[in-house]
Amino acid sequence: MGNRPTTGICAACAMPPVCFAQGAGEGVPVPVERRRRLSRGEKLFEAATPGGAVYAVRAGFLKVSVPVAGTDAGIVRFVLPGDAVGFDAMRGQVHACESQALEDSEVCEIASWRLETVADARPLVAAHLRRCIAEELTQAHAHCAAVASLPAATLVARFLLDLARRWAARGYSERRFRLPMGRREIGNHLGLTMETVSRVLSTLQARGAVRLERGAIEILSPALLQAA
Amino acid sequence: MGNRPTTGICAACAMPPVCFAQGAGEGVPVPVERRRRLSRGEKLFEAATPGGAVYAVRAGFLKVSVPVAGTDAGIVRFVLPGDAVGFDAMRGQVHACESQALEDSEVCEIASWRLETVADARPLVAAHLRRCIAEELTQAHAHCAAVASLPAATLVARFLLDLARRWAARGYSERRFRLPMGRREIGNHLGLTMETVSRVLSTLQARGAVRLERGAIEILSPALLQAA
DNA sequence: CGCGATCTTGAACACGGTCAACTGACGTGG
DNA sequence: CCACGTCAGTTGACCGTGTTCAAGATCGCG
Repeated sequence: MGNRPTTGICAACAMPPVCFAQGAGEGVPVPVERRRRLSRGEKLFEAATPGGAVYAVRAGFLKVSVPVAGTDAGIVRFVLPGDAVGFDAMRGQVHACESQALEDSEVCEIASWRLETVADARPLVAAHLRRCIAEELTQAHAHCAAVASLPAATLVARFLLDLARRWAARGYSERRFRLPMGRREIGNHLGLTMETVSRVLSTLQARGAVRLERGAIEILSPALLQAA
Repeated sequence: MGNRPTTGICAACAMPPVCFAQGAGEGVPVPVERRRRLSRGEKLFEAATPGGAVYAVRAGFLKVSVPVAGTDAGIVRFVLPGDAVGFDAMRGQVHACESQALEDSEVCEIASWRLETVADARPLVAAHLRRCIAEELTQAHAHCAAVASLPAATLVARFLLDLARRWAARGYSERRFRLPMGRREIGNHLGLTMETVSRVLSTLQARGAVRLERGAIEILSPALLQAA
């Protein structure tokens, strides 16, 4: 991992400015501590455990959820290859949320104290981190506002369009992609129940907006989804 | 503003590590560009206008909202004296949300390019910024999860307890405090309507948990609120 | 092949939304 | 100083979206 890659897995990752910062290695530790493989269902990290790290996802699919007192965990976000998870640990070396693999995944782990060290020595890295966290903050705000105000059908439709956009940004098909999370998890993410999600999806299929497959979906008419 | 204050308004502010960073002023610009006074109802900044700044609130009360397509704006957060607003601009010198004063307010404005400059020169400032943004991200996640899963009564009760906690952290009474926002705005923040908020508050008052005043509230029994 | 988990679909219900009337506080102008 | 208009808040009645409960359907997997 000496030079900046122009192709390959790292090309689509959010962290190259960290891993390939100019002069990294001269007195500054190489940021990536190790790679980690996760099987489906395995936890990447849990809330309130000390330490904390930022993870760049190389492959797979994860969910991030916060434990809400009294209820089962609220899913805050789904994580695709190329995304980074765990920035909430940069608030005191402890994660406030937890993350679990929805399918077999592989991540690069960067312990947050290492990341801090690199950032302290490289203003460009620090600036990149700020951008990443601020970006995620903006997403979270938008998601809050949507969940609080839009009806179920709109939420599900926008959720699908958002996934499509994110896959497209990575060079994959925006028409047909996997849905590794269950209906219950989609519902949890959108403030709905499993049943409502299922019904909305069925309706969308009946209208010819999507085609449902096992653990996947094909978007037939983005326009119809947009209109929902 | 040369030395770090131990008392006064700046003592409760989130930004002293920025304003009073060691050696600030030696080739690095003084971060605070200017103070700004806002009258009730005035906008502090609007979404999508280029430039962007972070504001430390010295006095007053503001709301932060994101424009949701098709709907009126979704209120993401209320801002108390000592809080900072505008971190979302550190994602590309443009605000994704807007902020408006709910009562006459006064803020310190730090243009985001200046803040970047100071952060680049002072690792401690950069680290402090990361903490602030990550903290806000964590709050946003928790709020999302709550709004998506908890019933109306619980949301309102927790909202009041949260405000009480934040006032207490600033040395003010956690029993009795002002509510400068309208019922509609509370509802917007929690994904409810004005009427539902009003009903829940009335019920809480009938149960002896709170006492409603004009533009203020007194918490009589935190335990009853917690139980809601 | 049969068990279990996930998903779908239906029917009844409830929480919160919508619509509407009323109240009270405040500010303005006669 | 009071009459009036406005606006925020309260309260009631009704309604609709989404939840709950329950019964099948479908598929993966041992």
